[in-house]
Amino acid sequence: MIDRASGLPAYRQVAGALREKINTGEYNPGDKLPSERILVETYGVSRITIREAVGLLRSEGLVSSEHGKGVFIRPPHRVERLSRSRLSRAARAENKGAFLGDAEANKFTPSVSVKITFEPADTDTATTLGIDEGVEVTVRERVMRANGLPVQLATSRLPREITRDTLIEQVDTGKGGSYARLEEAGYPLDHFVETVSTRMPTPEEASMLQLDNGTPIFAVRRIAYSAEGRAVEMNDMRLSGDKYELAYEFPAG
Amino acid sequence: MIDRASGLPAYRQVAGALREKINTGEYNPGDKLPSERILVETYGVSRITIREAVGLLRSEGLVSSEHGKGVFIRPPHRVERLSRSRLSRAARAENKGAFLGDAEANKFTPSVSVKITFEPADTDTATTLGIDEGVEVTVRERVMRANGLPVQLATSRLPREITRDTLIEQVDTGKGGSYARLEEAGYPLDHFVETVSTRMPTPEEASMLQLDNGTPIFAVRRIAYSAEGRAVEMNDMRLSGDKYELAYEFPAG
DNA sequence: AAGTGGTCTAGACCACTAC
DNA sequence: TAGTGGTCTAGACCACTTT
Repeated sequence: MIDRASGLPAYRQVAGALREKINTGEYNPGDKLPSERILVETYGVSRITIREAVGLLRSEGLVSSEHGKGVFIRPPHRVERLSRSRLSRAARAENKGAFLGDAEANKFTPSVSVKITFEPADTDTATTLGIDEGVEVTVRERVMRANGLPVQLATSRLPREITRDTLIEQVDTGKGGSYARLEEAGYPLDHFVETVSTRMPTPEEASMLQLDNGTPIFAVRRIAYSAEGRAVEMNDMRLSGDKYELAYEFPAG
Repeated sequence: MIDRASGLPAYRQVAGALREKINTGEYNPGDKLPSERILVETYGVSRITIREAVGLLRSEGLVSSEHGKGVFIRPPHRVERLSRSRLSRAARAENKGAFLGDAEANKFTPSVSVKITFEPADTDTATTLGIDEGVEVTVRERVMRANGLPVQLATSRLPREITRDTLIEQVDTGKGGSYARLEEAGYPLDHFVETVSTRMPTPEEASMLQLDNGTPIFAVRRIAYSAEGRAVEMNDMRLSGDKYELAYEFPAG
């Protein structure tokens, strides 16, 4: 099976052969690959070479290994589509926040843990919120779970000046969530800006979101602007890349 | 340096030590890591173990190897921000298409190669464009380069019925690009919907976009809707994840 | 107990880059 | 020529899962 004279390294040839069998459907999602010892005999290469081939497929997100059980073909993405129109005032009024709205739209059981702290603004925060460095900021760190599985990390930062004496400083922000409280506090919202980037997770992110190898994450920063044009909240979100798809609609005019 | 009794594998301890030195600034972007042979002596482990540690950092996108030269700390993302308001009619009128608009905004020298074919619609295309399977579709495949470097792959599909006798079937679509031609042909655009997902690239995508290890890609599908609500174009884009950031603005109301 | 993937060793040769 | 990363081997022991 392996052409030693082709110039292509053996492990890439093995990876290519396995990839082919996955793509053509000879192996299907959930199937187990032959064990490493068997692949050694099949392709006539050493075990390390087989492991390198499998490692390549893993880093492509095609397979994932389970210690003591085997290597399995990963199922296609299970995707929750996050449509940004759900942030409309009307949609917000109906529930306790964006994540719970997603839960209703996508039919999963949501749970959220929240940690609230107060910190001086670092450079990035100060620049983004248009305040001075060191000014006190309310920080809401949340872990969102769908059916018990962590799928999203989010950290919101707001100038404390505008959250004092509101439910935003409490774990439960009440019906409509933080955005509703902001509007009541005299900061009617005008628009949001989201910037989306993607990268591989840090080891901490990978463990918190229970990500397989070869799974990138979305890093989304949402900034909420009040009617006066002030940035009143920044929300840094980390989404598991294999569970989410983001949808945006915008006019042509 | 390595604690054999900690239970944590040696290669993870080495990776952790190197990651620490990168994060604390002991190694800076562009710096070369000590050679593998030197790390072998430093940490008292075999070369394979060192290579496993470096491989982990590579898969995290922290470093990249150059054969014969060394392993280098990757510079932070060089980011082009793609703001979707650039698709407004006014912005489009000024240039030949979205990519050339980006070029102007981000000051790089753009080049585009285009391949045009006509194909029967597959299931996905038919569903998305609301036509029957097998109906002829105009396919524009493009490779966009910034300063000679491929940064984006894009494939547009439109029902041929509406592109016949327009510049959309030509390599050069003229001032304002395909969208301007669509509007002239009697399909004024109303809005776009973009869905964004992220994943690791296939080997082909990685080689076309010249991606380092540990670099995910954006897969963006943009659908253009005419004033009558018809999907007139679908555009599947592949963007290098370490070069792009996507920005979307939407109202709170 | 048997099978699986995970870790690790010592050593070899190759391909690429620099001087 | 010397140094670098890339590939590969044969073999060992460990940790986890299943039977």
